[in-house]
Amino acid sequence: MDRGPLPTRVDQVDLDVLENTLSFYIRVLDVAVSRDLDERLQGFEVARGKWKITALLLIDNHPGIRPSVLAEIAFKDRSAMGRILDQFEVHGLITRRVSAEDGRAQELYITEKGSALAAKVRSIVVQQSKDFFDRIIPPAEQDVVIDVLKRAYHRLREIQE
Amino acid sequence: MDRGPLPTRVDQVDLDVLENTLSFYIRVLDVAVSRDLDERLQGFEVARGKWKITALLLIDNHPGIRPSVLAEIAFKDRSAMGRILDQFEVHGLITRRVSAEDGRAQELYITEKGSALAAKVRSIVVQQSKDFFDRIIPPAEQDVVIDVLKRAYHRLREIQE
DNA sequence: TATTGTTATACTCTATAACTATA
DNA sequence: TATAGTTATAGAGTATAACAATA
Repeated sequence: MDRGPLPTRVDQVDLDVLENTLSFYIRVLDVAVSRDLDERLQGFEVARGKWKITALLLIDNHPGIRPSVLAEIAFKDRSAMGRILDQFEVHGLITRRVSAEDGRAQELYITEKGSALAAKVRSIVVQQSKDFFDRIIPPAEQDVVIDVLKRAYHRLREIQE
Repeated sequence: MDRGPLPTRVDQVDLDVLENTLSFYIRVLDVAVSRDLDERLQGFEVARGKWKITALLLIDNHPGIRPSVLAEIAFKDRSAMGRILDQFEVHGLITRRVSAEDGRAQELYITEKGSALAAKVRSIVVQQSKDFFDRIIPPAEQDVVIDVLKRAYHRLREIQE
């Protein structure tokens, strides 16, 4: 079967069935946007890794939130989230208290340092997403995609509960 | 500042600025869809890791394709792609030949075993994406998202060349 | 001097299971 | 017996730099 010249350049390559497979685009765009975000967060305690940002912002915004709730939101198990929280504690970003209502559970609270970091991270994350996607998706279409994916995420949360 | 009862349940939590940040949805959906896909590919040589599938299908579909082209498509560096190709070779899925035109470059070819695997993987990947997203995004909206993200991906490729 | 691919390394994430303390 | 969180570990991906061979 002749397929033409050897594919030595990217523009000679088609993506096979991946061309119309949504999971491919989610996965490849995740790599690109996550790498770009990590670059912008270099030097901050939340750089690298997907869930530190989410954990920090939610602890800042929801004093007393539990580790298990964070884990569920991030589709992670408790042990992985626990390690992130260990790091946060070491860096003085949060404190952990045993819940008065349930001796097994913890309540997470942001520190002053953590709150200051959350404020910075909040603006960086929003700006990064905007800057990154503005280069490759027209704003009106971004709104459409966010709308669809937002509902997809919440639907997925319902299914997996 | 009173924010109501302690957030002990997921539905009491809002996502802060992430609620309207596209990168968050790309990142969280990537985790979920990738995990689901890995489960379906258990036992196959391409399970785990994001780029084995892409590499295998493209080598199958583009005989003679170069490692550096694969790396570029996947936004990965050559060393990471090289290690995936090492695995493929060990498993007898591909062969590598030095290019006749350029002694530095390699040409990659699928083996019979690799081609058989590619055929299986092709159908699994397509079906998995469909099954996964059909549960959380109406088909018509999936088409819209694919259309937008496809252009975003190709635009990103252009920018990064 | 630049490019293709390899090797080495250090870091991180992932998945799993076993464990404790409490309910 | 189930749940919240911890600890330990093995496997894999990621990022970076240095390297050899070729252009």
